[in-house]
Amino acid sequence: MAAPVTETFRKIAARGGTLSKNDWGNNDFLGVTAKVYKPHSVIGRQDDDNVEIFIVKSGWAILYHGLPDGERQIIDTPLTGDIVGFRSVDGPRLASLASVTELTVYEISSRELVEAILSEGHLGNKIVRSLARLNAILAEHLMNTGRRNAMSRTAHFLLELEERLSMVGLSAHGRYECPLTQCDLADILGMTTVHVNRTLGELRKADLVSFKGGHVQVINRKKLVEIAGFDNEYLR
Amino acid sequence: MAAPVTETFRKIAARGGTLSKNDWGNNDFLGVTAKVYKPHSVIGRQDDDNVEIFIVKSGWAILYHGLPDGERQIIDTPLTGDIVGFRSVDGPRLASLASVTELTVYEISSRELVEAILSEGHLGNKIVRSLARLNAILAEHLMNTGRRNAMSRTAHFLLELEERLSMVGLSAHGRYECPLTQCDLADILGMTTVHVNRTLGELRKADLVSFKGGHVQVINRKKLVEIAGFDNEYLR
DNA sequence: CGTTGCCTTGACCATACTCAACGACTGTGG
DNA sequence: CCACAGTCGTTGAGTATGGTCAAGGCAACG
Repeated sequence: MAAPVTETFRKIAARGGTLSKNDWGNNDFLGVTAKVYKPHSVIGRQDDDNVEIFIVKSGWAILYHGLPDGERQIIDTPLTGDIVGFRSVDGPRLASLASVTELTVYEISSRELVEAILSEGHLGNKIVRSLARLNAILAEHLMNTGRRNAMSRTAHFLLELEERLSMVGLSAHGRYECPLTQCDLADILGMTTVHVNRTLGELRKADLVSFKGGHVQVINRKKLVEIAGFDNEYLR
Repeated sequence: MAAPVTETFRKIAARGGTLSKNDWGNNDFLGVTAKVYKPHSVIGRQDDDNVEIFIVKSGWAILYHGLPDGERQIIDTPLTGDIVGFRSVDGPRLASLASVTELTVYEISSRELVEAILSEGHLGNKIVRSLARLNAILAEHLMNTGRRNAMSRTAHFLLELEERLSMVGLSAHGRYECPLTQCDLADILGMTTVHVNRTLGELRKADLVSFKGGHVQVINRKKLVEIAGFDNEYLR
């Protein structure tokens, strides 16, 4: 899931990966340490009952849901500072979480977190906001796949990434690194790999964005924003 | 947005539409009364700054986002007991809320609610769960529009409605009333009205579901679930 | 009765999918 | 150092799913 944890997260990071009781209320000490995963590891599997939530410290991840027929839809691409997996407070996880690059995450057992929320209004508010923000992102993706064509969709997603990355200092001047393959993009945008390829080609030829070798460069932002129908409001 | 408010909501309802301070914490009396809207009224408009949240008491509503080109994507269909609009805690609303039938809602100014959440952990937990549930629903709709064909999508949505309605006692034996037009369905499923029509026709001819005159009847559930790839887990 | 909103159907079309093959690059083992 | 496999990106030809445009039916309502 996707939302900046802002202050809380910064505190965690500053302390080198350990939560103190001050972050979570006055009753419990929750010793949470950062864990590092190799690229393409599965961190939490769909239908697992071992429910936890994750806060991404660094790296790229994908949250996806597999269909019986082997298809896969990527629900979200959690980035630095995003909270993942809150739905799994109870019951099985509904999606799998996997790393794309090397990934560093804080893992927190949900029970502890729920307790923390119950006893700490300030934190509860942060969680609410993070969930609400993910709602907004999901709603926007729904618009994307439901009501926009391949070009607009692709453009929109690349702009979203740029916006989200620049919020955490990983993008500047319309330029960022993106380790997603065209196959990943396809599963995010609800298209086929082949068509993603052609669409990226068109965007490149039209001098709008270039996505090559894991490197994204926005060239003509104004026109790109226009054909994408992009309004960054939903990310705030 | 969509999630049962369970206890809190039931309390509100039982008291005939007024919240007491006991529901929301110990500091404030928040006099909230139920408001009734005619069918096809706009209750909250996209981009408005007058931010409130709504709890549906009865009736059908749609939460939608309009695109500049006049297209519209319906994000959610809030039903009895669902919470709507939490994203708008700050900043403009991202979607419009409109009634489909006569609609009775509790309207709560966000500032008050936020305060309530801050001071009442129990309620915060409910809100978190409701948001998390909407996330799950949105994710499932994303799967729907991204990775399923017209038939599966339509079947899936009709099954979801049945499940959600039966949770609040508005559906039994695979049978329920649905006031949505085929045009509404199109905006939910990301299709055109024409194709929705044909798809419903096929589903009827195949003796799977019938949707006629605002009346839905699931005929062959087993087969329907199969072609929809429906798993109700995400609604719990 | 004419208007309005919704459903239905037909003919045609286009966007995006399928299938298939090949090229570029990387890492690995002989 | 080179052959090989594996992954990813690229391209072409043919197809299908769903969209567009257009017309008509039917019930509700003033």
